[in-house]
Amino acid sequence: MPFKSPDALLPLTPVAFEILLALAEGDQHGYAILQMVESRLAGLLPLRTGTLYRSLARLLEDGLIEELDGDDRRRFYRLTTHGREVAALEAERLAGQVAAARARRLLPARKGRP
Amino acid sequence: MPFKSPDALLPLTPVAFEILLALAEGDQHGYAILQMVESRLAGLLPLRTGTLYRSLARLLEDGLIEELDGDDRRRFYRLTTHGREVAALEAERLAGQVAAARARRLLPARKGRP
DNA sequence: ATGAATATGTTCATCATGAATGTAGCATTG
DNA sequence: CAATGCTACATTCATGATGAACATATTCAT
Repeated sequence: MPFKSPDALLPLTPVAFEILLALAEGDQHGYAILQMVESRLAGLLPLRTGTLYRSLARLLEDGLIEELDGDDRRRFYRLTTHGREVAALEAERLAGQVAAARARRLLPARKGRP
Repeated sequence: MPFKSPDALLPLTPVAFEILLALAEGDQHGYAILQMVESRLAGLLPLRTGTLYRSLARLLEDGLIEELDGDDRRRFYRLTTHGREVAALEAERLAGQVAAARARRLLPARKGRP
């Protein structure tokens, strides 16, 4: 069995999920991921390099991302099929939490259907 | 300054957020919270007592929950106003992640508006 | 050539979790 | 009434994840 089951990987840490979100837009190298996350979150989740590179190493180990070769200076990463599946499961989990928060009136009502 | 700013508390851990969600339904004691979380998540996020009681202690320290008195045998907790605010902010953060996941087609389209 | 931005990493302390274990009251049932 | 299991609280130890700080090297603009 090449991979841990998704159950063993969930819940993803907020940082790990943000990295996968960034890679879902296209292959990126570490520093670019850092900037994408920081810009998307406008400083709300400050991402440190220590956290980033350790998190990338874990995601590689678990087969959620893979490294591409071809560039000497930068290391490019790609979301694997497995990584996409796990990210989708995590997204569903988060959607469940958001729905629960809404049901308990912690959030304003949605603009679409209630 | 009585409380840490919400920024310093976010992101909440998945466990902490689940506890706040449970308390948003009404005051509860520890063991009841344990059962509510486990039943809501159907074993997807198995909550251990070690994690629960430590997490409760942290939430108390940070003023997100408070303890009620009156029961010898069980410790009842209530969500504070501050806790409700922080939970709401966290819910917004999660909603943002879910929206980002949708935009990247990691999740099936919503039933309401796209 | 100096500094800012890019780019990758490590180390150490701290915090959060999981697994395991402990204690004790209460309820059911056989 | 004894045994069993459920309720309810909690701690300890190992591991995992993060933050803060440090370390290094290249590229780009002025």
